[in-house]
Amino acid sequence: MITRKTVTSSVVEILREKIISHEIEAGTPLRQNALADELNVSRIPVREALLQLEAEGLVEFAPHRGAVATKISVDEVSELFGLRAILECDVLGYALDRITEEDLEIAQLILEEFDELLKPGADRYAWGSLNWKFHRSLYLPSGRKRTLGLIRQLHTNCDRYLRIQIQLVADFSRAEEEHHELLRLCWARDKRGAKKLLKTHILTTGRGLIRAFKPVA
Amino acid sequence: MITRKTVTSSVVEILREKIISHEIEAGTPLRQNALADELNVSRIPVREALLQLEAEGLVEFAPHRGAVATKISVDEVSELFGLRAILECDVLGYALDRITEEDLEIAQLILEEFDELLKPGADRYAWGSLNWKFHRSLYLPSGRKRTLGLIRQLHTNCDRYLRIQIQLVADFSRAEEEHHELLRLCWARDKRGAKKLLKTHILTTGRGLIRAFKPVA
DNA sequence: TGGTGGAATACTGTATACGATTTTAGTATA
DNA sequence: TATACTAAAATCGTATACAGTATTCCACCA
Repeated sequence: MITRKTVTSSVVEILREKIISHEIEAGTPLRQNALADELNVSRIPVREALLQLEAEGLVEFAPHRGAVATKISVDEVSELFGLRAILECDVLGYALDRITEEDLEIAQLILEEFDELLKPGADRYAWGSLNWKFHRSLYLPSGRKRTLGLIRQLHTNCDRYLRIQIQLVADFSRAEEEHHELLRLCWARDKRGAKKLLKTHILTTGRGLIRAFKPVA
Repeated sequence: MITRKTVTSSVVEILREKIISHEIEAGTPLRQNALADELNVSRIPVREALLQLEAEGLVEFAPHRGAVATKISVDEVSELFGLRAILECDVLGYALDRITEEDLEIAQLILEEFDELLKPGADRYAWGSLNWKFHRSLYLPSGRKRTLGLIRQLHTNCDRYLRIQIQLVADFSRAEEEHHELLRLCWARDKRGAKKLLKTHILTTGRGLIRAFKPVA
């Protein structure tokens, strides 16, 4: 099946990536004309893209004053990770009631892709999307799509701040180990153990980020 | 301060109300031309409004096929109330650490407005927004704006399904009592008690709705 | 010098217009 | 009758154009 791409959706992807990667810095006003010219499109799809990004929390609108890439405080980062911990543990509980062997094997495959990233020279920026892919694969069997939608947004936002400090290799490899352990607990259908590990996994990642972040802020 | 209203924001409000009130039924295709003509605006603000409503979960877009008012299943309703229970209890915990007497007095005033609604002849449709106002007033001191944003969305969606059955007067008055009790526990800064009550408050409301909903679905 | 008013500028918000895609209806064919 | 194809209509997506609002800059005055 071919997926018809609208201009708007392309613009969303481009701008999202630019904001997450800090090519567009937090606080930068996003001029519709400038973006439209740069991307060779009209302002309409740019506006619509900005609206979607506002819903994702990456951009803020002020009437007649335009959009600005959101600034985020240390408090907010910790709030985001706190929310992730709560929602992801909850959804994991439901998922473990229904997860199949095939589901677990898919998760396993994603983890193997992950291992590639730890090798030197790998594109470390792929980490965020792969991380989301892995987590999602464990939550998907829950069938709770509203929750998944919220978690997806939270990941997007967390990603953005994870990329502030690219030298978190140590954290990456620790996260990797935790992923393997988490998957093992899922195979064992150990709901309590898996939830507990997931909670600390998310919260320690968050704390690591905040530590790296504090000196800057 | 005067708030400059854009056409788009007005359209958002109108359509949101129409969807929540079921004047626009779930599953209805939302034709941009028809809406634009009806509201005497061009299609641009209509499109932008629909995009925002999509972010709120009231509408679904399919490329080149337009927007449809989302249909929701019983499972999803219960998911929504489950999410509310988790997130609102969490945020209430943080709020109680910081809530002031003034905050509590504001909540008290809202509850008094509430009492008016139980009198016969009152506009029962105001229930949803007032309910949100009350809950929000208790959560606001937490300062967790991301969480509040998510909860706000959940309330909007729950409201929509609360209005399916308008004859929930019995539930309304029970909810009223629970609100008073909740506020009392907040005055006492009884975090554990307040969280526990809030959880059952939300979940029983959800279950009541689902009971009234089941025969239809 | 510091502050106020107002025109010029820049930018956003919305309408209109056009091109692309999907849906519908009708016709031909097996 | 059922299916496949085609043309027309309906609808969406995007470009262009215009209108309205915010910002900037400079002249003027205390």
